Amino acid sequence: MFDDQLNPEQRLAATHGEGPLLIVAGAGTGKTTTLAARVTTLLERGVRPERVLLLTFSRRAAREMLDRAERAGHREAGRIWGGTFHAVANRLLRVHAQALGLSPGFTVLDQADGADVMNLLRDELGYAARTKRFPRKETLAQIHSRVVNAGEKLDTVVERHYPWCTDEVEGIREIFRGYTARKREQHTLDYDDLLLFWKALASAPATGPHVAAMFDHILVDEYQDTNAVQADILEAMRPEGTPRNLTVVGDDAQAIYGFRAATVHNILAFPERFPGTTIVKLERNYRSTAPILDLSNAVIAASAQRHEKSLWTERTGGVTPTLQACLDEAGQADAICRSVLGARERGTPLKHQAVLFRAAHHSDVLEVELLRRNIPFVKFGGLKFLEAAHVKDALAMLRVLENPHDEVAWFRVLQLPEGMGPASARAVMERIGVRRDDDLSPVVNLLDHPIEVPKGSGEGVQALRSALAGCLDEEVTTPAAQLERVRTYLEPVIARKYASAVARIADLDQLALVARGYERRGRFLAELTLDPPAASTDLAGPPSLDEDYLILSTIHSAKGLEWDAVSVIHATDGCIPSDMATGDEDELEEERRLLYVALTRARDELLLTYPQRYYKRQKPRDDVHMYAVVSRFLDTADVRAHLDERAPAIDVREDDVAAATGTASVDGYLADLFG
DNA sequence: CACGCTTATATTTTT
DNA sequence: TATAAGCGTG
Repeated sequence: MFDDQLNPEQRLAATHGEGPLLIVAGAGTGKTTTLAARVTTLLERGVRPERVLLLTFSRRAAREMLDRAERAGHREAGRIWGGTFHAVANRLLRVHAQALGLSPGFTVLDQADGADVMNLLRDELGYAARTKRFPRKETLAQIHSRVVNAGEKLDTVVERHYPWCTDEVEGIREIFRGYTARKREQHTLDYDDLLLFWKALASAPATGPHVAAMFDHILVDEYQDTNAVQADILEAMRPEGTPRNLTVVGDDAQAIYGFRAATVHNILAFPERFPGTTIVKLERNYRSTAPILDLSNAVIAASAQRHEKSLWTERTGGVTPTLQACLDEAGQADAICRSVLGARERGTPLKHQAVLFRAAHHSDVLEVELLRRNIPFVKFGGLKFLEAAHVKDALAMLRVLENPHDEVAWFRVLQLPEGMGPASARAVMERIGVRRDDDLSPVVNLLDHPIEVPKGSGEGVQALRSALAGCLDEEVTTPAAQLERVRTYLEPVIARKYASAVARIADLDQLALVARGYERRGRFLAELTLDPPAASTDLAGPPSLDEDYLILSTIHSAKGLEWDAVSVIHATDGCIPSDMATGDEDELEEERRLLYVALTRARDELLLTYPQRYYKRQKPRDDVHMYAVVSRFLDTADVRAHLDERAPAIDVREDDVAAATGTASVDGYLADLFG
């Protein structure tokens, strides 16, 4: 089917028969096409779709590949098991929960929830009240995740990655022990548990062979960003002595998830771990023009220890990438706007252009400028929506109904009524038996029995009760209907507790919109946690076809994507590499690969910008500023040879003043009126 | 014990 | 830019 569209290496990979296969696929070498073609080939050979497992980094990626297979004439491709390791673990564990001693109705904690559980423990164990500073809950969650995913001892991890916490390691240990116990009591699993229990399921003599036999073929995308536990899972799913039909695709030059304990070792050592591996290298780049590829190659050339490969392209010609120095962030925003609008004039729609940056907040100034100029955009990365307090409030209401032993959810819910604080919430939790292991009784206890609450909070607690009771109504079964009920309850609560209530309540409506796609509450909650909306548009539904918008994205979220024109902003030392990541050589190398990933997203045009001066924005009108220098990864002769360097524009601010007071602002005002 | 106020503090990347 | 911790009041 795909044969005429594939080059010889791609065809080799797509049509490979049995046994382990490693595809080393450089940036832009048609990795997705090849993997989709391989899926298609398998189906054509009669492999049943429900016996194929396709593990990707995001659900978006899985969907894209399965769509391609469907378009190639395989409508049954939708029956393939596709998704992230975590999402697949969730599905498998629901089925096999009992064999592992888990409750099949377990709920999933995201990292923030896990941090909240640790915070409860930190309070209870008395670490919060001490005078000496103790790691914050977010730090605790990070340390925990690193320990689990890397499979390293707590002491080693703290010593190597969190040296400032070494004095507190005993306290951390105590909290971690309590954390594990608490998760079991509550019937909750965190992200790390999902992987660990999958590994346990696949390794246990009783269940392992059964689970491994579910699939004839396993395919894994972005293998360079998997961690030790994930590699163990794959080995357990393809045990020796069985046909080890396992395809992994990756590029060690694009490994950017070391902070999540991903290890390049997985891809480098794959052939040893799976003897008899066939290796296919994809080196022909179809994406970028030669000047862009030359620059990318020059940046990554300085990187040690990687699979030998050299990308080449037939797309000769094209424009040399530009390195634009700007006076300050405002100048940078201006340069980006001009560049974006210029490209659009030349025929590149906004949708085919992207602005990339290291950290989510790096686009703040640019976003304001884009709004001012009426340039529509969508931002990916930065997990804002689910982290907003009011969204958590609404979800916590559903969570206590789904899993009445979920302590963190109760703790949040019980502090919603006026007059209820942490201490009263704890008392009520004790009273209704959140930590007693009997089904549903905590909810029933709250609804049916009189509970002592502080003076003045009686009315609020009663409102909460009727909201929860309303959700148990036989008519109100879908998550959307329950959210509707929750919204009615939360409206006055949000108005009392938070500023900008209107916007926050609008968020709840968006949440309800997502919920409409789900019949069952448990599934809604789990999928929301495992595959959170990546951008605001994910919530608003697909934008209409004629709608055009610029893409803003963190480099991490841009993985695997491509655009005609790409701008990378804040290309300074301090941003790329991040100041936080210059500690050791490995971290620094990861930052270099991050820049490489950003550069290789571009097809035709590439613009790098950096502000020479930026203001430390501690206070709004602070005049304290610092001078920045260009990223060290760009500051070598080898790299500069591939860049067209531009000095800052003389002064953009006169222009800005004219724009703000002249036709632009009037026209913008009118455009706003016309909607 | 809750709540409102002030002040410190840290702010990478994401399943 | 928040959000978390610290402190005084009711």
